[in-house]
Amino acid sequence: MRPNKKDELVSKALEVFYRDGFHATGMDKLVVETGVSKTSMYKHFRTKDDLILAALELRDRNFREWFLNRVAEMADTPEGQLIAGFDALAEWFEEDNYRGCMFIKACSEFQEADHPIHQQAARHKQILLEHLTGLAKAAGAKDPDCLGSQMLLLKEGAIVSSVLINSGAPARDAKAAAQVLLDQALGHQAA
Amino acid sequence: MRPNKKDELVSKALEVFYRDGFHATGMDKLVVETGVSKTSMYKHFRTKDDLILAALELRDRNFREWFLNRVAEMADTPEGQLIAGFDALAEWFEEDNYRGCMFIKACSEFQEADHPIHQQAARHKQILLEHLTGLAKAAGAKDPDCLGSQMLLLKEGAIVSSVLINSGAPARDAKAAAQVLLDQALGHQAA
DNA sequence: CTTAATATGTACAGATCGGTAAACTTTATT
DNA sequence: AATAAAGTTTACCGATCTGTACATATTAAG
Repeated sequence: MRPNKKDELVSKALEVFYRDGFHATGMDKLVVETGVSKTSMYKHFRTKDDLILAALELRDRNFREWFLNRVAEMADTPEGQLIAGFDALAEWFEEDNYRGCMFIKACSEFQEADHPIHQQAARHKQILLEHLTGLAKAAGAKDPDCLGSQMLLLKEGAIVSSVLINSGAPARDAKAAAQVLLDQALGHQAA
Repeated sequence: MRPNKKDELVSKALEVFYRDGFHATGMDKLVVETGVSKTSMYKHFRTKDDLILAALELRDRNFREWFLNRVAEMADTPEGQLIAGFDALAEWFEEDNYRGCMFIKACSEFQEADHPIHQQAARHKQILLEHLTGLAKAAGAKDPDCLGSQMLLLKEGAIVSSVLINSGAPARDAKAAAQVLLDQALGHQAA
């Protein structure tokens, strides 16, 4: 079994957790959906929570890689990339299996701030925040920390809204808002 | 049993669902936490989902009443109220038992768009959106629908961020962003 | 071919899940 | 006091939950 069966398990489990939720997904369902026996699962991961953590790690890597690459394709200046992030969001929202942000959902289901799953989700958002703040600084914003935080606010608001109203429209409103905030932070005059 | 035992049940159940989540809260836990027998519960509500719906209805009423009153206390112009909403959020974030938005969490746990619980959560957000859009229109915004949607984006982003980083700070960044967007929508010059 | 690692199916334990049945107690009204 | 509504306790159902035991099959390397 050289072709990594463990990674395959995590990848499939990620799909199911994302689609159906964490508590709503039992290990028996995972046996069926992943094609991996329960015995093997518990040989790779001591508990269900450990498997969830592995799935979240994979999600973190996949999402960030996709997002950063997509943004880099669309723009090559810091200002441009800050705005392009919202176009990338819009594309994401239109995907068939789009179900919102896995990390927001993880925090919804594991609410204690000191829970490992909660903390891992928080780490993902922290990394995104640092990336956005870095772009804000590179763009020359007056208060990069504030602008970066605001960009993240808009993104998360757009994600939540897109799920609630079942539409990709919030990505556009968020992009327009981001443009105004960016112009203001760079000292440009509003139209 | 005149003093409405049913309302008491819903109110207590709301607390527990908000604190621990929906799937993570079993009916047996509710028996202990609410002091109401399981038989009585199932006399009032045919299923657990029905009880969840009742809890969400109560939450919807409570939250909107609190929010609207608090905002009205803080400001009496449409522009002022749009901004004051973020001060109200900040107060909410500082509450001891603050656990984020119950409706976002409901949608996280009941993801199918046609699920009654999902739809009820969506209705709550829709009402808030209409309220914000109304304020935007009354304030004389160029595009009230867009501005209202953006205010909601910022609010939801602030809620999610406040949970993830376990801090009330996002309310301030959201307020600052809202001020910039409002000024721009009203045709004011940025600083 | 042998060995050791890694997979598998099946069966199960003990707890908990949502939900029900039946007999009993409390309460408010007449 | 009699009655009916509403609440309670206790016990239970079948299903599902996380997690384990055990015996067997597949695989890769020496």
